[in-house]
Amino acid sequence: MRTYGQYCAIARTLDVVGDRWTLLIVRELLLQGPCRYTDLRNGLPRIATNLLADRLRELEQAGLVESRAAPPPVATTLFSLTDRGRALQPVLRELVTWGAELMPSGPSEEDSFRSHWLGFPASLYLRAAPDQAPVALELRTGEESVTILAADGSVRVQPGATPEPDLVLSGAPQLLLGAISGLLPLEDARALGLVIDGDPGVLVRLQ
Amino acid sequence: MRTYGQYCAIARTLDVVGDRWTLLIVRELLLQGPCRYTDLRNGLPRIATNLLADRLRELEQAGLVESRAAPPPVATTLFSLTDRGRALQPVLRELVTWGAELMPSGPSEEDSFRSHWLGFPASLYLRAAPDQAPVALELRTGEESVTILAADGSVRVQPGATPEPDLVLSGAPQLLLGAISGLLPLEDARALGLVIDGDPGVLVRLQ
DNA sequence: CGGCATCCTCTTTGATACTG
DNA sequence: CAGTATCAAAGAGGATGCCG
Repeated sequence: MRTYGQYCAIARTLDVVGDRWTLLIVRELLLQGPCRYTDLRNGLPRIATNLLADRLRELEQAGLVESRAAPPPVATTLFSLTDRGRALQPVLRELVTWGAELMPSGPSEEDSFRSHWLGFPASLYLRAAPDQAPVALELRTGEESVTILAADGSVRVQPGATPEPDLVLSGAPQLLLGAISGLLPLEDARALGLVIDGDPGVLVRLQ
Repeated sequence: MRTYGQYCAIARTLDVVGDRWTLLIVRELLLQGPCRYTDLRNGLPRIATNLLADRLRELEQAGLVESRAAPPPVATTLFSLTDRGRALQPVLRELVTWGAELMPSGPSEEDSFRSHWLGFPASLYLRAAPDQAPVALELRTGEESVTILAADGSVRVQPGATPEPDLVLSGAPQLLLGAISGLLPLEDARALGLVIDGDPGVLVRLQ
């Protein structure tokens, strides 16, 4: 392991999670929950497969990730975060906050995108009132969906669609992002191509 | 610039600050304020000089750092953070928080240390009550000092000693860290070699 | 197909030396 | 002091192969 060799908490943290791709792997595990090698690869376009294997091994050794064989019907290895790994969530939250300013420019030609990546912005910008009825908000780009579940005070994220969403927003990534952040008024977003299916009030109440 | 090519705020942030050494350079500029190339090098033991030059150039291009020629008496280039660069402070705070668990083991044989690195833990663990008289706490390892200035509600950090400190703690890095975090009771720290000069109550009131 | 390991090339890093 | 130049070593990226 390459280390900065400094007795400093920042340096020691970066010794563990500062390598290329590492924090993005943690992002995937936070967003997707326990998942297969293939799910990780799908959430990390352009990662070299040997790097993913390397990083997973390092993360496991460092105690942030654990892998276990799933029971027979699935018969695959599942990777998941330990408590220590999940404790990185505040770090990722601040990275999202800082990076929010870089997002309005929209995806470039070569940028890849996965709907569930909207999970972090969603839990950053949306907030369920404690007394509020549970709502399911579905965000969709192309065929891919992510579901935002908001129930008394907490916001959870689930990859994939949901049976009975209260509101479905479909459209380009930057439209969805603008809509949930509130930076782009819903009417403007609709004019730009956002498709709103359900009660828009649901979104307003979460903001 | 190497990029992850993902339309995701985390990935875009890491595109900017995810390279090796980059966040540690930001740490130095946050702790030291505007400083010279040489000051940075001193705060970043083991960095290759070409890397420091490269990173500073990249940070400047990204708008996180600005360099300006200091007026004649100094006659040198001063590097400092822009507002955008300073906005990374919450990210570093969370990195410190997460890394705190890695610190009790103490510096290894090859670890380097600079007193001013204690500035982040100090502003994490210490807090000035709003109505409290201003206090100056000096932390010293070897010949190197850092001063923690606490005045109504805020905690500031200043490299170097201070003329009239209210309290001086001297000793090994992990003793200082244990003392300010409160994880190591002052009496135990003293037994382990911490030298306390001044009123220990000052520290207690900040915790 | 899922989960890697290997091989190869290219880029980045690190150590050291040198310069205006 | 504030870098640039050079070069070897390590890491990243891409293609492909292997095995249950």
